[in-house]
Amino acid sequence: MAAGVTLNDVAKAAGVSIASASRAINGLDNVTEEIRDRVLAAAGRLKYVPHGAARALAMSRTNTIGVILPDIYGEFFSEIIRGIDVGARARGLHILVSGSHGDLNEAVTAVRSMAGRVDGLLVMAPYANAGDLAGKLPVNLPLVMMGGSAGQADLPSLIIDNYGGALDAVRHLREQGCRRIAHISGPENNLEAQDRLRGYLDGLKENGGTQEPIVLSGDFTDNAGYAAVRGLLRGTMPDGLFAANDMMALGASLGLREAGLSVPEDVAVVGFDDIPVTRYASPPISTLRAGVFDIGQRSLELLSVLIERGDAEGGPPPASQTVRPELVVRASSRRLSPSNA
Amino acid sequence: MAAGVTLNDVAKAAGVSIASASRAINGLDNVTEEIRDRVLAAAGRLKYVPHGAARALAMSRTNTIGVILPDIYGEFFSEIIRGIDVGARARGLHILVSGSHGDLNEAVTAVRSMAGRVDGLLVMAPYANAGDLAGKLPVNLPLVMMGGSAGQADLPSLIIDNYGGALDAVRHLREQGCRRIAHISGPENNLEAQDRLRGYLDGLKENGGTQEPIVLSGDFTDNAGYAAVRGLLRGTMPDGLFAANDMMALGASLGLREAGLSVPEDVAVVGFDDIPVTRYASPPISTLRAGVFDIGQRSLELLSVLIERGDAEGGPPPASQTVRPELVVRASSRRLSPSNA
DNA sequence: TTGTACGCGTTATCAG
DNA sequence: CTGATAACGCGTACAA
Repeated sequence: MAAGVTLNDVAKAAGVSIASASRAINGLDNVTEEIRDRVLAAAGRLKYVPHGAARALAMSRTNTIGVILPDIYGEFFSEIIRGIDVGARARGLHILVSGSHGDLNEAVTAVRSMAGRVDGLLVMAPYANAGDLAGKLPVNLPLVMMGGSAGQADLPSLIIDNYGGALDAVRHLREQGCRRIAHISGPENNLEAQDRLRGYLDGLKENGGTQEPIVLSGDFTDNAGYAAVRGLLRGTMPDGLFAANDMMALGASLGLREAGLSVPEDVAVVGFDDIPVTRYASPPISTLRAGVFDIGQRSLELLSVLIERGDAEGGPPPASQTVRPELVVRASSRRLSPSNA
Repeated sequence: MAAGVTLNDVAKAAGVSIASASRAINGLDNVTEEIRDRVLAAAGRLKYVPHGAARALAMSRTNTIGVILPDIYGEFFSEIIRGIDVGARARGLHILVSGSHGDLNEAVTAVRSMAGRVDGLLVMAPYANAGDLAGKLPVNLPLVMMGGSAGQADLPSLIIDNYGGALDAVRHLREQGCRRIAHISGPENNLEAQDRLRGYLDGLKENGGTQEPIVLSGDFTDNAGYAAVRGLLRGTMPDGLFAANDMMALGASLGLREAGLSVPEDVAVVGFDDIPVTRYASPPISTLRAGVFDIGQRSLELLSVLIERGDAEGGPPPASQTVRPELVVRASSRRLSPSNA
């Protein structure tokens, strides 16, 4: 398959050895002008394109980094990829992406299929049993975990302070006068979602708070947020809502409006992640900016350092970094008048 | 770099030949149970992971397809990737993506860097000089163009009828009573944008229409849409607006509302592409559903057929398919009362 | 400067 | 069923 015409063909066509052809093509300086021209001409004529796999095998270098995410599309992951992309471009690296679709086994499969085809790995695997992954990793392959829950495995990672962010969300809602704050949670086996839930629960207890927790289970999709709100309609409505991510906040906000309730007057809403859409929603959604873009970019930087110093998993300190999400207050939770709870 | 432990190490550790080790690992049936077990045990113990590049080189098969898009993030491309992803998953294929950032040269670079590392290519390159690309392609590498303008190169492709879609947009606006319809165009050198512009212009002339065209130049970003509307505020406002894509329609809608104009009563707005956000905007944006997801999925199917039959660019009919976008009417252009132009 | 020959890690062919 | 061994396409010491 691949490119039928090889370096050998070019060399032959140019009447030189394969070694000279290689040198000419790679722009080394120890080649006569004449030969270089002949080779380049032949290459152009034959439409020669170097065979990536062969080159990688010979050089133990692919100039490609592998990225494994739960999904490779959607607002959230798209932003991460963007962060990775700009970093990679600057370093002349290519990207091999793969989605694990929420399944650890698929993540493992993806990792294995990337061995020998990438110089390093960026993986996001917020699964409860993500620790197992470390054991099945190819040795000697630089790797950075993205957004892993604090200190799970001792791999270099970029940690998001989900717990702290959730705490901030609850505090903010209280400051806006909310007395009954509900939470729409993420998937049960998702570590980040778990931390956000913990933050919500602890936030309620702060300053002697006594509100009974109201947890509606969701799965990070807009539909889940919508459904959660619909379910709420039969009972007493909360006056504050903290969703574990923006998509659910969006769906919830839509559901509230359809039910004739106003946001934020009747119910103040806060999401998590700060994906781009939040700006366009009406009202625009308050959220916690985890700096999705930055996470991607910084992970890549971390990884390329590891690659450059020929490091693998061993090495000195895991060099993890923690990111504390920043509260972004928008119309969905900004109340001009005191609460009417 | 890569995975330090090779098949050779495993074979040695298991006390068998490298050939048997290979067979055992690949699950061929001509191996004794005992040997298989020994090999698998050794492999597990040593954390052996096959070297992708080497395997690719030996088998001329990568089980990976390359995808080249103008960008690899954002609502629009994200949807395409999703379409590709589901198709790829079903076939056990991996995805190597690369962004050309609107530059043909980068696209060429990306293509070359993928040779020998993928079994086929899916490329979207809506540039005026995209024809040049065909000349610089590696021979013998199956390729499908996505969304190319009708019949540019004679490569197998999935063509979107941008012209027809634009025509529908204008017709629709007229039916809603619009008499002065403006157009926010896409990047000048973008073929798809050009076709949409043509559709707009011709649409105005249909049925003896005499309206003078009002074209505001944009670049497919929300900011451009916003800016275009701001610029319009000094003069006579149109009562209909057809943006070359949804992001610009979104920005424009935002700008109109900020200026105190109502959508669709004062100005009816129609976008193009039907990206997911359009549903969450207020009002939800009318648009032309190009079936972005489908394009991705169908391209992949087309490509995998080409790959399977060992085809390259030659072969029988280019097997191109054309997709006619479907008008999706939402609140942004639905007028209950006649126009007040 | 140029050419020869070996190695990268796997698969596949062909004797045994 | 098993084990040498020749590809795969390319980079690169090494020798000329």
